[in-house]
Amino acid sequence: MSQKEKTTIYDISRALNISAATVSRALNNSNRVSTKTRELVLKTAKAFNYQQNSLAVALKSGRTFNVGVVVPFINRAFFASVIRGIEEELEPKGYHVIICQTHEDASKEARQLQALLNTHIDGVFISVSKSTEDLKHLQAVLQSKIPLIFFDRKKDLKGVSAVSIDDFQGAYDAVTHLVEQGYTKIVHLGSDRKLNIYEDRYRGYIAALKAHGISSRNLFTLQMSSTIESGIEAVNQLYDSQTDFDAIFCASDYIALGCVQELRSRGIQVPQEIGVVGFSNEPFTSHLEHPLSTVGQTPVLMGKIAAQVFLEQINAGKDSDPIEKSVVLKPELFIRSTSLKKGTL
Amino acid sequence: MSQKEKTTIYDISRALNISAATVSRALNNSNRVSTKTRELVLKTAKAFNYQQNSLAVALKSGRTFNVGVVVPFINRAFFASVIRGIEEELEPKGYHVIICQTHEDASKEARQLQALLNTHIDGVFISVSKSTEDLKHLQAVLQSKIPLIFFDRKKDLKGVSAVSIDDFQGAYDAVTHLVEQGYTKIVHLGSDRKLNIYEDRYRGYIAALKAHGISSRNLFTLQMSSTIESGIEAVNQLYDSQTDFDAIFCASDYIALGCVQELRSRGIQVPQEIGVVGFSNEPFTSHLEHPLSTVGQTPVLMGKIAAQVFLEQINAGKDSDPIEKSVVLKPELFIRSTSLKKGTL
DNA sequence: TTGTACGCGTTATCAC
DNA sequence: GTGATAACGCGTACAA
Repeated sequence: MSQKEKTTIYDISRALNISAATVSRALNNSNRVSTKTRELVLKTAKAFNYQQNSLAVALKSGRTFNVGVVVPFINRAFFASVIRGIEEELEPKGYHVIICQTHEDASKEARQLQALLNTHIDGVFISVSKSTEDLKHLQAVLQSKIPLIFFDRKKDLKGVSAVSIDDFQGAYDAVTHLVEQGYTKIVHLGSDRKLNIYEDRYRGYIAALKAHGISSRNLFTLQMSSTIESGIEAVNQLYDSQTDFDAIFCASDYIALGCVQELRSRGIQVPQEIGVVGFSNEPFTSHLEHPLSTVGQTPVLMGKIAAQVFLEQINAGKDSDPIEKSVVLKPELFIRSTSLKKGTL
Repeated sequence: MSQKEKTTIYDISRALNISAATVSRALNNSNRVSTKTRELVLKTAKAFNYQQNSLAVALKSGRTFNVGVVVPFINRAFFASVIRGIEEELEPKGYHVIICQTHEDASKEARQLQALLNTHIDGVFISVSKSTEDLKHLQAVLQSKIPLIFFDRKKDLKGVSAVSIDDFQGAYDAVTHLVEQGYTKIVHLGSDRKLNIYEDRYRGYIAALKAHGISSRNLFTLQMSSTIESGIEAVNQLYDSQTDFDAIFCASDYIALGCVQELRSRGIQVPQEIGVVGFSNEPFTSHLEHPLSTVGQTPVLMGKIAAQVFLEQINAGKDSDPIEKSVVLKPELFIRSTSLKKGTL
């Protein structure tokens, strides 16, 4: 009744007095089997509660139906949501998602990738760590003919597809929104521009100011880490240096939150005196008493698209030329209360 | 130079004119190999950049060094953090974490578990879905002699270890804190008590009131889903029914946030008139303008402990009697501004 | 249409 | 100490 031992195709073949090969064929819908035997096999397979041993299939075929996802941290809303998107898209196709986190450590990233390669995953999704500069470990994936897909944070690498949001546009839209609200002296608080996403946001900021005829004299930027503390410090710095500003566009929600906190504690009205916009649409931004305006990155969608790109590459065949596809998602501007100079709350 | 094809022990054996068996022994530190050959093997293995094929090992040994983690949703701070804890503890031991989400759907949970079983994972960590009542799929894991470990949300199942926090104590501490702050008419807004965690929080609430001599006349509870909307609705209901209360202990941070929002929009002072405490220490709670008091569940630690319990079971041997270990973690009460009647802010 | 034989890469058992 | 051989479970040329 309760079969502890897994039944194999041999069990079925013995019970039916046919060869294991025939059983395999019947199970795999080969047309080289008579309908009669196929039905017989299928029936006894069900009766025996047969489950294909995916390990053996993997060893034989080279496909494991596992994919790896490498992110800096798994318990960050953005990354967790991307993973969710990937999982939801791939799970119905029989894939499993193996997760790895790098803690923003390039050497750990390299080790994780090596380990993944060794377990014969069918594909790798990665958002590179901040410290990643050497690209050897990524090239190793390519050499193994394994589809590699960047999401959000990417590097320049030939033959690698990438899914990201238009960070330039996101920044552009955010700054344009601030201008439309009547802010004219807009500061940008960004982060490490070695990462494409922060560079693009910076450029979007510059372009928007230019497009709206704001003199470059009123252009002011700082680079910092994405933390509340940095935001607080930045505001202090702005006042210490007597910078003349009436709005802050931040490349991170955490920086933005720090700004709002420090501005309020200085008795400054947000958004009446100073407007603030963040980036990422972290969950907390909408729960604040004065919800934070921010740029959303549609992370679940990003994961789903990345998964679709992966499936395309798989379907194109292992040995076909690598498809280099670049999908750029539209950011969503969430206009909430910290940037409404004109608006009625 | 760049070997596209993976090198196998046969490549090494041929190069050295020895048998593959000897190579295997040398690689596995068997003492039945001469030191000379071992060194030779090790050297050429390195030269060939040999990587053990884990698939073959898995097929042979039955161990995959993969574990499955099944959660309702991956992009919830609590679950993502538990997974992070598991990953951090198991990754150094060579394990990979495969994630699955159930969307709180019992049938999906069953399918996920079946799929995991079929990929021959070495263990399963699960926080059951709200809708799970039938336990067949969990028993199937046990029958396969695969370690099964509950975390946070658990079911009564013999031979299954569980790691959870002391929800009773967490609730007890929270309510005690409210009492100490001078609140006396404390309402409890809970959630589905079919889930052990909500039942325990409910009991902790009751016990604390009793312990502090609060008449059961002043005991009032409601059951709802864990959403902001439910919290808002609950407050409305409390006023509509003219319930006399001065504090709310919520089994969820989202409910608590809804309460605070609705109370404030009614012009009621929190915490001066009504105190509020939530549960889970969701990230947003500390970012609020008036940070929410709440009970923390040490999720990363929970994951780490769960991983350790798993390792113990693995080390105890596959066929040893299942260890049924129950680890109960201490909750952390985060006293913030929504419950400080006495306190100066 | 079906059966035979082999290989995927490794480890374990038995000889020598 | 080392080598041949079988086995893990499956898919698939090749032969019949």
